[in-house]
Amino acid sequence: MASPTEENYLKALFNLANSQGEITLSELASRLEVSLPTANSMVKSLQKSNWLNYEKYKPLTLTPEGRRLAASIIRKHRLTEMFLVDVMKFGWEEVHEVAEQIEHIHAPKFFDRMDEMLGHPAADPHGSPIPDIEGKLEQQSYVPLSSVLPGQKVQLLALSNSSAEFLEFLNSRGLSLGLTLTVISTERFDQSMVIGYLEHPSETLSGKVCERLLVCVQTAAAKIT
Amino acid sequence: MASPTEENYLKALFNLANSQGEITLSELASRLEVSLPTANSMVKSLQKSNWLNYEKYKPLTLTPEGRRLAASIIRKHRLTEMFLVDVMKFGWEEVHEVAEQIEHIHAPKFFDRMDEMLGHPAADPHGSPIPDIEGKLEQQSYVPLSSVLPGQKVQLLALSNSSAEFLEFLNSRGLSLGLTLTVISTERFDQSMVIGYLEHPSETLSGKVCERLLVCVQTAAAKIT
DNA sequence: TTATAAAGTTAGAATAATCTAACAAATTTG
DNA sequence: CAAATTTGTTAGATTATTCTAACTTTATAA
Ligand SMILES: [Mn+2]
Ligand SMILES: [Mn+2]
Ligand SMILES: [Mn+2]
Ligand SMILES: [Mn+2]
Repeated sequence: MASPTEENYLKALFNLANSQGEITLSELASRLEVSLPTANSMVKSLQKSNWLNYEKYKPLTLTPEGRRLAASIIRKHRLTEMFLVDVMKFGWEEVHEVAEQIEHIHAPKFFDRMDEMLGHPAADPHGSPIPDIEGKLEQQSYVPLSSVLPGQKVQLLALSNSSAEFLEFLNSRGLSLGLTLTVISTERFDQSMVIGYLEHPSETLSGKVCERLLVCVQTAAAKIT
Repeated sequence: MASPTEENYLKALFNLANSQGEITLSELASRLEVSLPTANSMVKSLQKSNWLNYEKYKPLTLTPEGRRLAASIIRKHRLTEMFLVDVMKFGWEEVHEVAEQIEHIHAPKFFDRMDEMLGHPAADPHGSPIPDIEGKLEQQSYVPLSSVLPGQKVQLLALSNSSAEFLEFLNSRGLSLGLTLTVISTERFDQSMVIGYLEHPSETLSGKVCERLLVCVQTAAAKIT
């Protein structure tokens, strides 16, 4: 039985593996905001539980059991966020912190019921995929809006950053997942883009923002409903 | 900031104070299923946080802050149980264990939203009163069914024991809160009673069961709807 | 290829929550 | 009341999670 602390380490390891590939101790430590010795000793104890492969000075890798456990925590996190937004009517910018706690609740039926009530959603409110019960995570093939050429129509489907500040910024511009965006023009100087959608015929978005908006170019993509 | 462990101690102290009056260390220890030295050392640490008055060999009393904090945890527990039953459609016999965990979530808005969605319920699914945000707990004036005389009509409003086994027994007899029960007869020998309600014109309930069913004699009592 | 820097490890300590064994105080009982 | 029992306390140990300080290994760079 993993403690909440161990579960947070496993989640961090899983996410780092999925983005960086190689996991170093210092990445893990800085991700979790703990000292290197703290991460080092936890890494040894995760190894003892057979969730992690560890050899002195070598990169870290999760075992299959570690990966499965991590995915199950991430599943609980994302189902919770979806439940908070869809059922309890929270804003997408206020659910992460609560989910960070609720993901550690041990009650499979509780999360299965959320899943049912939500109709087995494929993604959380920020577009991140929800692992299935087996722990398998659908690989998304979205591209950042910043890579889209003028004239193209795309669908906004996910975010590569979901900080509350960024989400509040998107709220202020009426941007939400599922929207169809038309790229009107791109500014070579600062990578800003002019985008049209709904009642916003020409909204200027900075390069920073466009990098974080993940879109699908094919118009017939799976719709968020 | 209280840890989940501390919160469980405070809850136990609050509940013991409300039923026994005087709280002894051994009651606390046995309620929480920890050893006496464990309870003793936690009691000292709760005192250090100003939640408990403690003097060697004297009975334990919560401070006003301790009482307030305990009530807020109990509020979260009972709101959660109500939410699980009313919104998520769990049976009243399967919610306690989950609530025991969720009560430790720090997210006032999460529980406020539950409260709203439920329409500010006064009691949990087992009829126990939900403390208000101030930490005040409505005193109930129910009597056990075992004290009701034959011929009387009463309304079943709460339970003095809510173990899953007892709740499953009640399910098996079609008994639920809000029902109007008619006491048909009482058996002096073993305190069993014959009760009528709904499609059950004469159901025999043991003395043990009747002691645990809390009822209101006045017919015009607040209804559970 | 040595010197510096970065990354990782070990040692030692602190706090929280728990235990058993031993002892002390308070209460009950004959 | 004195003996026996129950209740409460202390001492000392264990495990989990964290830290700082000191040291070692690996990587980078002149
Ligand atoms: Mn999140
Ligand atoms: Mn977490
Ligand atoms: Mn309960
Ligand atoms: Mn609890």
